[in-house]
Amino acid sequence: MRELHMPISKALQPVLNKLNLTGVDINSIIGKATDQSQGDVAIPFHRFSRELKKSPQEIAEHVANQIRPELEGIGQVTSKSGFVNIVADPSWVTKRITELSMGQNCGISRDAKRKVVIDYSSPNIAKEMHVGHLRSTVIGDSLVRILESKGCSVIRENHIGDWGTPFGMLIERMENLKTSGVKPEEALSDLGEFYRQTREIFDSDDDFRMRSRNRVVKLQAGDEETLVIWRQLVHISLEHFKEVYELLGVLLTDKDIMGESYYDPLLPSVLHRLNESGLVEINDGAQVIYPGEWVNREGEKLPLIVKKADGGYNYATSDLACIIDRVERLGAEDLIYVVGAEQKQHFEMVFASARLGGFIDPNHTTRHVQFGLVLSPEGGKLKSRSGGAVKLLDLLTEAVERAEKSVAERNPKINPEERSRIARIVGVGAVKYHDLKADRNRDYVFDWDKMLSFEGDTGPYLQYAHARINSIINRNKKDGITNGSMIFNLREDTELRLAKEILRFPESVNIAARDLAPHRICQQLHRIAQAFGAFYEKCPVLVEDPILRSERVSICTITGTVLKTGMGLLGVEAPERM
RNA sequence: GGGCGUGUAGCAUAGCCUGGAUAAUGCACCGGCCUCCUAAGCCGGGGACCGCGGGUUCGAAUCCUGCCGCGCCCGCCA
Repeated sequence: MRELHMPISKALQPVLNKLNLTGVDINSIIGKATDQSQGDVAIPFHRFSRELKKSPQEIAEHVANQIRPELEGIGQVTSKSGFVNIVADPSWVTKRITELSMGQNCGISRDAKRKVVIDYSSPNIAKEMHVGHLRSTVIGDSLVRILESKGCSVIRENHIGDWGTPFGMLIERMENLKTSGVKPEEALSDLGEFYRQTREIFDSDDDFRMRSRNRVVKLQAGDEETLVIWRQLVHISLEHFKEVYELLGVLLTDKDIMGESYYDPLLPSVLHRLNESGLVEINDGAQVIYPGEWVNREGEKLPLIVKKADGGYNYATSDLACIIDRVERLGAEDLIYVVGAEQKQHFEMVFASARLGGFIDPNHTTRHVQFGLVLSPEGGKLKSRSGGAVKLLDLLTEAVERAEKSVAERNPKINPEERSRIARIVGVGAVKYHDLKADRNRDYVFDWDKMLSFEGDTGPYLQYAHARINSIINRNKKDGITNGSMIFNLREDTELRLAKEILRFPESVNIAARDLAPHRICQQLHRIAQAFGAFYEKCPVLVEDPILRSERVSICTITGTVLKTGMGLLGVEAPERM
């Protein structure tokens, strides 16, 4: 409840001035009470004890007495063990919750006006999407929604791997299969298998390997026959990605795809510009730049290779071209990369290089949004090539199946058609919420039971709270009671607690946007849902008294709206019933 | 060797940026609550040398420093 700080600091300022405590940043001493039973806001005075030659208790008591009249109608002021504690006044909370419910955006201020590019998901052509892609896709998608809600203009970019040396062998293999009568769609029906087999042949067959290398040259040279196969490969893979994205319910579409092939023609100009800045040096035949103090194992300065000794470009150059494109063509101010932690150093070097080369200036920000690994229950990282990796499509399908069983058990009245629709929302929501609810830096163990457990701090818990709210509202509609008025009167403790948690929602979005940390929103939504649970038990809505009833419908309505909005920021849908 | 991340009840986590009171939440465990709006729920309870050692401070999970464990990265793959 950040809004509570404003009147407090206004009341506090003259008191501090009188005490000659002019140098203190008033907002930094006002904090959340660690002990919630003491108050909503606490201000500690121990640090001034020596300067004022008084005990913290005395100071706190004095200050409390001074500001109490000023905060009449806003909060109850008390002092205890050197703290001034302030409990928000129910009337003040009522006023704020009314304002929040009248507004458009659940209290989220649209005050961030940056133009942001978010690079996320980034699967590879001719490879199946697996759990490894889950995190980038889910986290990135949530960040898009969060920053948009804050007023940013966000451009999604899906930097797919559709270019480079592996395509020689993939195209060659396609060609082989075609001559033996296999249709492309058939050959690529199992992308993971196709890649594995091709790799195997490449490693064992000298002749194939040679032809593959030849094929890369043809591809680079724009050989039409080769490009036709390449396009088939791309097209079929994109269909697969689309299927996953649709099931997952993310914002990414074909329009957001920016493959590496797009940047390929731009690479010479990147090198040219780096050369003009005098940054490029020759090292073992390769053209490199030294963007910073990174060192290798031998303690030698670590270069960023922008052109290989064999004359080819590699990913560093491509990433630089990408930055130039985003800044100069798209006009991006903030560049966000949702890419695994293992590429941290690479991106730091690329960002530093971009600054040295003058591609970005101090107005631009670059952020590598890293995230931890998805581990297998047996330990170790889940891998894609060696087999045994969980395909993303399979994972999501199983999540949906399990959700369907749960829905059928809990609510047999729902017809099969609606049930399967709900199952998708619940199953996918469970997976997404589980991925987002913890600090993204941490690894997590991929565990069906944990992901799909519908108890505790989970997506389904939030969805369930929302569905119950919806159920109450529908009942009232049947009784002819609508909730257009939105009148609040917080009589019970549980109502007050719920209202306070709702008021804290906008701040959680601010923090999430600032730190690019969706889990801060998860936490607050869970608190709101918990508070609703308590309210639900204590405060029946379907009561005789029409005034009380419409007041409680108002609380339900705003709670439902905030939950749905918040889940929306996570990319988690909220079914009407479940 | 260097860099990045991480270490908090049996398990999984939040809090660390910006230092405050009895360290918060979920799972598991124990005890209650469905003639009443969905029990996927609610109420209560037990359970923590906040990795270890120093330092700064009236006060440290939080800041500084040194160790230790785990994970990832460290030049022609992305």
